[in-house]
Amino acid sequence: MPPSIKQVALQAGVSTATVSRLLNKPESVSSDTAGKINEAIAALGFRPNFNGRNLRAGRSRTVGVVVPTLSNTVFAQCLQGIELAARALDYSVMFTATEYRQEDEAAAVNLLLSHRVDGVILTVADASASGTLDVLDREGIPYVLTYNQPQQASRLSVSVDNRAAAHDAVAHLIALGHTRIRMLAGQFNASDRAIQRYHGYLDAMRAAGLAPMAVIEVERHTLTAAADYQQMMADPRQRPTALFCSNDLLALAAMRDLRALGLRVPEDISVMGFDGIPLGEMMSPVLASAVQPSEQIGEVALRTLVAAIGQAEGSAGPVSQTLAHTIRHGGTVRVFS
Amino acid sequence: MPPSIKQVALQAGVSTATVSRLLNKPESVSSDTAGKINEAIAALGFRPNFNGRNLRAGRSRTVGVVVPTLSNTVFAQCLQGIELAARALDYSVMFTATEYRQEDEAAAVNLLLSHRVDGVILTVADASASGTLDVLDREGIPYVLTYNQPQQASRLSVSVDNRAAAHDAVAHLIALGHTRIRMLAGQFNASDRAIQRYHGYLDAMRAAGLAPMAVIEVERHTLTAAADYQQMMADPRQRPTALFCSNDLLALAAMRDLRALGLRVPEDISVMGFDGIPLGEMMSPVLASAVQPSEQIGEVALRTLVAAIGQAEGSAGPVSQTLAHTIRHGGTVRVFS
DNA sequence: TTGAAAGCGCTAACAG
DNA sequence: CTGTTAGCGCTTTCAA
Repeated sequence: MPPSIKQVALQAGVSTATVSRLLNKPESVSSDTAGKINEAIAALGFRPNFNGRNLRAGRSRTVGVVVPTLSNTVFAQCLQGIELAARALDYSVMFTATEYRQEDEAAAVNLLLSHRVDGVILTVADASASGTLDVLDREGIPYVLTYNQPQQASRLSVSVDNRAAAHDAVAHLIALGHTRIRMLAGQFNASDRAIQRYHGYLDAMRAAGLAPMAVIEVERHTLTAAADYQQMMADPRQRPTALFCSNDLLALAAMRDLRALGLRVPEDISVMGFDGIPLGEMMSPVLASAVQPSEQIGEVALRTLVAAIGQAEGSAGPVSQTLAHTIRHGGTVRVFS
Repeated sequence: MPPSIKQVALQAGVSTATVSRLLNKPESVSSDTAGKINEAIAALGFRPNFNGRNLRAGRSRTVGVVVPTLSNTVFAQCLQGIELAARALDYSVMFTATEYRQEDEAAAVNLLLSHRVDGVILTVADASASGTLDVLDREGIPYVLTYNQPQQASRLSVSVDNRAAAHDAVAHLIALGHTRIRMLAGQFNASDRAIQRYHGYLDAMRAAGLAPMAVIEVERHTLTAAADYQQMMADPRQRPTALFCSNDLLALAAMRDLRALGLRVPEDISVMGFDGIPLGEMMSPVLASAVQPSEQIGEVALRTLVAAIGQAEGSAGPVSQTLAHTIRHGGTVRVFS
């Protein structure tokens, strides 16, 4: 067992209360007792036990983070942003992944709540129908959604405008002369974002007077729909000129599969993604994408959460924060002049 | 404040000790008292407070993780593996990044120790000269290094054999007919792995009777050495046929810069990386690389750590675990027949 | 400026 | 099978 405040007090010849004061309000301790205590602390290698402190204080200066997976760079970057901002504000981060399983969302949050985190940052499958969020609401634990754009105006969230960003991406394809644009999406029931992006796709197609095509939903664990691609490309008149994918990983997987079928990107078919993962910009050709600022999303989410923790029940500041997206042009999209 | 074991006891008409027993050894409680207690728990929405439990028990079932950054997929995957394995063993994960700053390593570990984590998994700049590890040793906190291969035989670690893997990568280039192979590395003082991989490069060159070329050390934050590339390629007789990069991110950045200079990969110059990030396999051409099993490294590290926690001071099992690497062949490397 | 004392939530003896 | 009690490390009144 590491030394406690008690041993420090003993060693320094003061009471535990005084040691505690030095730790928390140094100016309230005379400089010579401070000296003695600091000596004792150094000699013993004392380090305050946050468990004791938290128990007493009823707060932990720790936030919980729940993301679907770290295999998708987007969430890794977001977590990176969270951790960075947390450290700057002297908060610690407890981290969990759900692998897109909704039951794991609940379990993760329960665990975090048992640790008595002061708040939670999470990305859920469906923000509008999430028992997990209801639990958080009921318990009055502050939380901030990332990537999700909840219907309920009461829920704090940080994201891009998924629908608008998808619209802009598809509009970009249309502006470049594409008319037969098909969307490839992750499973709708695992991602409300995918649905919103699909609406953005529909918006853009309709606004241009183009006929939307049937969406292809890709299984999460395989990340492939090779059979669909084959069928899709078989009939020249059915063949889309461009594929708009609901995320970059999907876009990359699709490109790989299409190439395996002997097709060239963008000569035979164009591909556009969503997320704007950094690696997309290092590839050749560059992956066109609707870029969201993931690290910043994490950073803003953390700051919003800490603000919410500070105010307890009181509300202040914007509830649903929409960060700007950009459209990354890239060689994966062919230009019809 | 959420309900405590006390309110549950009151509501159920039993003592707090009995509630605690139900929580920890359910079979030691009669089934009808169990019923009453469970009712009370459900009614109150009780959730045990781990701070109280940890304080009492002197352990937290929480491990700390310190990685350089999540911007490199390798560490994100590793963390993913850690979290997954931790969850399976009912451990929680507290996470920190250092951005490759050594002073942040120490700060991160101090914070984790204040939280009284039961052990730490970390990747440090230099495992052989790390004050941070000395602290851990002194305090007797179990820890496991990932990616680092420490000199000290006493330190638990999980990694590939960096030197051998680099050797194999370079030997692969040589087997394909390359003779003028140059190495590109991250800064040696920020990564002992980079040094080990450099030795592997030297091993392979010497074994083949080839003259090693001067290494190019790339700045971490820019990830580029465009000026060096220009100079390097200027003189046809100085020009390497292949670049071996100490990690995949570097390889990708180099390819981007080389292309910007009007050079083609692999026609004008071949590129091979290290890490085997998943995206390398989705690109076209596929990025050749020495592949390390990052997620597995995390998983094994966590299990090793938990075993070490279990045994306290006693030792058992292998100390330095070397996982198998593989060589991924890829189109970024030209074949001289 | 300092100390004594109480209590945050929980568990582990020890009795019964 | 269950209750009583003490104490983990810390902070915070309240007095001095």
